[in-house]
Amino acid sequence: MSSDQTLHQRRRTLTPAELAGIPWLALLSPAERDIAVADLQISEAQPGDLVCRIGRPVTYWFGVVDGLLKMSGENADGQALTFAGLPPGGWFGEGTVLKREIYRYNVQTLRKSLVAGLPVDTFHQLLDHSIGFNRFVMNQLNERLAQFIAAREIDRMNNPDLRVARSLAALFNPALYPGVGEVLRITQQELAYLVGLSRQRVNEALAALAAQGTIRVEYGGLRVLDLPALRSRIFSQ
DNA sequence: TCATTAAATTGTT
DNA sequence: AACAATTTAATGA
Repeated sequence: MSSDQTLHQRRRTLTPAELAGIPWLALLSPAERDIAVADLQISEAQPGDLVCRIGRPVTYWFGVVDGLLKMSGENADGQALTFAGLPPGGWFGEGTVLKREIYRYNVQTLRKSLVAGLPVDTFHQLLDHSIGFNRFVMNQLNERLAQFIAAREIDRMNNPDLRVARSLAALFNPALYPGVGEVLRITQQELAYLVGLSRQRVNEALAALAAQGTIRVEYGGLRVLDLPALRSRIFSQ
């Protein structure tokens, strides 16, 4: 894993379909939308690229247009601790942007991804003028709080099947990751890396979930059939 | 468009 | 960790 690459800004315009995948754009007035779209920085990130890094001054509010990112922190020993996976439609860093501080986590790509960035000043401009944008950010903060509370429980669980199920439920959260939909594009290796289990064990857990009719395992992705079950089902040891 | 080949991903030991 | 089987992506006629 090459961990020292920085995000190369290779500008690119977004296709209409990709723009439609940015959830908060639809909440803006036409004038605000034009400003936002004009200021959006788009970059194609290679696997392992760092989108943002602990200690760096905040530059953008980031969003995943396509691909898969991993948010992680460091414990006292400098060991990486994964906080969350970031699938398409996910936006992050609003807390840091709000306070104009430094990033408190690393975000790097697990595979080739398309990442959008809204400059800090534009973010604040929208926050000062758009009710819709405020609503989105507020809801975002609330959902993420719930997600991290759930993540604490996940960390305490010793049952791998449960860990995988709950982690998947988080990735399928339609409020935080509206770009995911029914099918999540993720390999079992990537999921294993996010959950902190071996690929074999994840494969086994996915098979168990599939047998229960909760998900369907597909090549290069997973289809959710019963999201409530993923969130709440109790497994027998 | 089809056939062939390489690469990626999965399932199993 | 290693291996075989399967699926997808890429290539070129």
